[in-house]
Amino acid sequence: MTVDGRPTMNDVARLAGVSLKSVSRVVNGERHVSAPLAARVRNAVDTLGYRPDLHASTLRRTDRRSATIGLLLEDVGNPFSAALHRAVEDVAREHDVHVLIGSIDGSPRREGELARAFTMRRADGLIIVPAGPDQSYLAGEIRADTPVVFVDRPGHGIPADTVLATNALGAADATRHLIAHGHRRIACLGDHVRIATAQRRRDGFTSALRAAGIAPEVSLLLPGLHTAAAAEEAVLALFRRPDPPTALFTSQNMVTVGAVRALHRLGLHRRVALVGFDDFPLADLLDPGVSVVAQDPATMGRTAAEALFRRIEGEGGPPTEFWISTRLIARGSGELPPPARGSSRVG
Amino acid sequence: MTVDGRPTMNDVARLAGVSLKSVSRVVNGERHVSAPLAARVRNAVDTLGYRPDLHASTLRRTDRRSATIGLLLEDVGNPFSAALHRAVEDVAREHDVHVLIGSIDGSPRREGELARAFTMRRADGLIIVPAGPDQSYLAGEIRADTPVVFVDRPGHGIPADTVLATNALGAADATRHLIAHGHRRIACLGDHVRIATAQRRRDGFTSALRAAGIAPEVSLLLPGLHTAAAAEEAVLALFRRPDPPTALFTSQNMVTVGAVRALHRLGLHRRVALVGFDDFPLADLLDPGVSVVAQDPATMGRTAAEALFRRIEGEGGPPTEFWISTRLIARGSGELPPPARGSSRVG
DNA sequence: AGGCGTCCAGACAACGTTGTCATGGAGTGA
DNA sequence: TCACTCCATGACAACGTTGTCTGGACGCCT
Repeated sequence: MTVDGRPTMNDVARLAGVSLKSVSRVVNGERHVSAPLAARVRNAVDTLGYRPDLHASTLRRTDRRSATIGLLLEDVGNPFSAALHRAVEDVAREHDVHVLIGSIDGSPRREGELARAFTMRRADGLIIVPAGPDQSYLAGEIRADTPVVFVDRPGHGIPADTVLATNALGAADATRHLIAHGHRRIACLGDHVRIATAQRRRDGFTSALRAAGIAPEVSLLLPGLHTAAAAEEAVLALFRRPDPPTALFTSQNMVTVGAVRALHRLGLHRRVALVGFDDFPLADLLDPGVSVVAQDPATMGRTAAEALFRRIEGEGGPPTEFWISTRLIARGSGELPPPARGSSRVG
Repeated sequence: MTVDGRPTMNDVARLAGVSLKSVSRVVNGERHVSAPLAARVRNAVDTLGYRPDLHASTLRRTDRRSATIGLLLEDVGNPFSAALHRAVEDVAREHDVHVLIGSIDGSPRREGELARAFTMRRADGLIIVPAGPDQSYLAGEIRADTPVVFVDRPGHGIPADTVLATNALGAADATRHLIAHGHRRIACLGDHVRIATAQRRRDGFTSALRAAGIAPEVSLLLPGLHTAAAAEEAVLALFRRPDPPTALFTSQNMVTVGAVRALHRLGLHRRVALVGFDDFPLADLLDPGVSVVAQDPATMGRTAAEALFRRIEGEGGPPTEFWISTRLIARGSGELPPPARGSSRVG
């Protein structure tokens, strides 16, 4: 009958004229409750609009499960993160678990704050796209039996399951594809190399060049591009040079979009070949269609979440690495030939 | 010294040789603590790796705040939801609050389950993109002082702040734009009309037609399209008819993409005019650029979150409606003229 | 009838934390 | 010196729930 605040189990018990514990039994569907008592309790629950307090329950229960996990993404607004998020949510739903989310935005400090905040909320586990160089701050969580899974990038300083795309292989595929179409001067535009994925993709690029007997030119390696705008600017500058490349490999989503935009502005979109790392919506509708090495964020998210739940359910054993393969999708931009120069291909 | 589980305040107190309450005081930065005692406590906190349990704290504190809000979106994977999410997160961060998220996927049942789950986790407030026809199941939360804000679509059955785009006005703008470019046979492709936004946009469309003296033709109103694939199929069928329209108004993101894809397949993308509701990435890079009535999901999310936090902080007063205006962006597809027929426009 | 097991229900403590109150000592002013 | 205030610290209860224990009623077997 109190007006303020939420009704508690005690209120329900009082209204139903039973003990606190009996309400608990009914609410949790325990056995050994008579039908009439259960009915009285359910009635009281309905009339009061009682909602159990999951936190109080978690505090008291021996399993200590909060039925909540934490997901630390790069930026919930970008399509890769959103696809990961969606896959994790789907797996979580199968386990009746809900998800706390935050964007790291490339800041190690923010990463730590989010991990701490979710830990204080007693998340049953964490899935992290690590930004910082060191995740040893999580050692306490591991010790306290809160499992951690890294996804998209490797974590450092603690042992944990990790889900990675085959970044180097995928980048090498893209590069070989361009080489197979006759290109020898290929630029590699990528994110900051302190980001592990960017580094691995660049490694794949240069090793594919070397394998084809082409020496990578430093002036064609353009790192440090994080936004579409920066990439667009970099491509415009690239083609102001005296000896520009005939093909581009863009090692990240936003960079690909910026490069496409620049090529359109320059009117070179049908003359300069392009393969991007990571697929994006509408890539097939552009002119020409943008060839990409597609990652599979949905599989990555699902794999990470499934690994996390196995750990939560007590699976032991050493940390596992899961490699999710990439797939080259030819749509036109990657199959453009280099402009015919003095030399011919005739044997 | 216990190995299993997390260290508690009691463990810290024992190690520091002080009382439980003193640890609480230090951890919460209360005054009236001597420097040496504080130092001893902080030392013990660090060596044990102690993390406060926010749930136990919330349970005991008089303010009862969990520093967590719930966000119920249509689908965290789609760009509109992701942009909303991002804006809400940014505002939440300013308040040191974290966010529980879930996708409703158009299911009223799922909406209720998520609301219940977040309520059981004692979220301080909920932001909801409602899917179901009735939200009166939230009455108990309102009574328990948990504020609710609806965004993108109106809620029903309870009084709550609501953030809406000017759907009818925006749709009318798009329609007038097509009429101004000479079109009289315009098709309207939209989502299920039981979705409030779809209904409002269709109303805007038909009222703009009538205002221009054009009677809306039922055969050109194509509702019930929820995915890009369905929209693509519908457009292909539309142009198999004997007397197809000269322009399309697509009232939703995915529908626009499906329509663009169909027009490309038919080779009609430079001959049939198109204005879409809601902007999407790369719309400017397509051929022709896709003219749209852009919503502003970031402003919608921010407005909703700010309203929610004002309510959480105790602001009273009747529910407010916030209208976020749309903006027509001409990029080419909406400015295509109808094909010249027998009739001429010469006065 | 006696003994035993099963079913139902409640009393009580405990989870990890904070609000309230009590206590003792130091400082202040007359 | 005494009364008073202020500060530092601790003891204890309470938040809403569940695990454990106890006890009574009932049925069944010998």
